[in-house]
Amino acid sequence: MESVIPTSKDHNELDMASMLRQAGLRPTRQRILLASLLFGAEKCHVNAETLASLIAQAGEHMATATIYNCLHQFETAGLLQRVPSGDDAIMFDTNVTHHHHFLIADTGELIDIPVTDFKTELPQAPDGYEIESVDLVVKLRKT
Amino acid sequence: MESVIPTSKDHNELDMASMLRQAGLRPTRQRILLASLLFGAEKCHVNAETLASLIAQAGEHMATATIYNCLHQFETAGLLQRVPSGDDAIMFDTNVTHHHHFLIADTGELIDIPVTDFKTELPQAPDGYEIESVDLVVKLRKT
DNA sequence: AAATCACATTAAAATCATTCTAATCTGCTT
DNA sequence: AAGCAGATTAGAATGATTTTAATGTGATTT
Repeated sequence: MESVIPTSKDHNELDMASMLRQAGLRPTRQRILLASLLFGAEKCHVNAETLASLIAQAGEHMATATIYNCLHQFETAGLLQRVPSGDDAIMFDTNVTHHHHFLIADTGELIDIPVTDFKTELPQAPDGYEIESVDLVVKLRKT
Repeated sequence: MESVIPTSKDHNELDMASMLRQAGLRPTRQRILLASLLFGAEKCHVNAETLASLIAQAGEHMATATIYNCLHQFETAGLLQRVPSGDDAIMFDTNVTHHHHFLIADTGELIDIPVTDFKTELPQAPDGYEIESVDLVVKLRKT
């Protein structure tokens, strides 16, 4: 006999499904899994490879193309933000508030900097243009 | 009979050769050509592909690997700076002074911003680290 | 609950920038 | 002119991402 009491896993999946629906994305099995990995814990900076190994760890499987598709869809939906990385792989950030990054030079690791930690007086956009986003990366090396 | 009066081309090559020598790089034919293309005019933002077509336009030829090698050597020597680009190709800047960039969202075009155009109050580096560089990219879209 | 349709997922091949390899060449010093 | 370290080369290899074309699956309609 099957229980009708939702498990915490079920609960999480429902959360993710409604989050996806709200974002205008059909809550497929794959997108729910990715959403759980991304938004369940407080993972911050991921790329396709990171996710692939999280999926493998979870004993699941997903086509590479699907991982890329979903990352881009999540970005378009505003659930993820692309971060400027010195790395060759595209990095995404689950923190979609306005903030900046420390980049550890030798490891490629990223650390969020709240915008409140410093002030920036922006230059004026040239005629005919408006500012879409501002990215500041402070590269660090070990002392 | 051959003239001993240096042509402007010869002159330019001598300039480039001594610039390279000063930077600790052997002034080979290829590096001199690249240096002329990069530092002769006021080209600012280039990548390997840009250079390949400039070379082709000049009726010359150079192995792809050489272009990449030279770009990296020029960077290490401080003749070029890498710029953070939203693009997938590595971009270099012949302006090696401290400055930032406008990035035109749809074309990928970069425009220099002098550091004097705004003030930034930097966050403190975490313990054990020091700031190596600061890159600010202001992404623009057409109004 | 079966049919349907648009949209998702898939494995595999393709692409693109970049790097590697191993052979050949070339500035520079002797 | 010889020799050597370092540079260049074509082509193969790499690695991240995208494309392709076929199959699968949510959601809606019947």
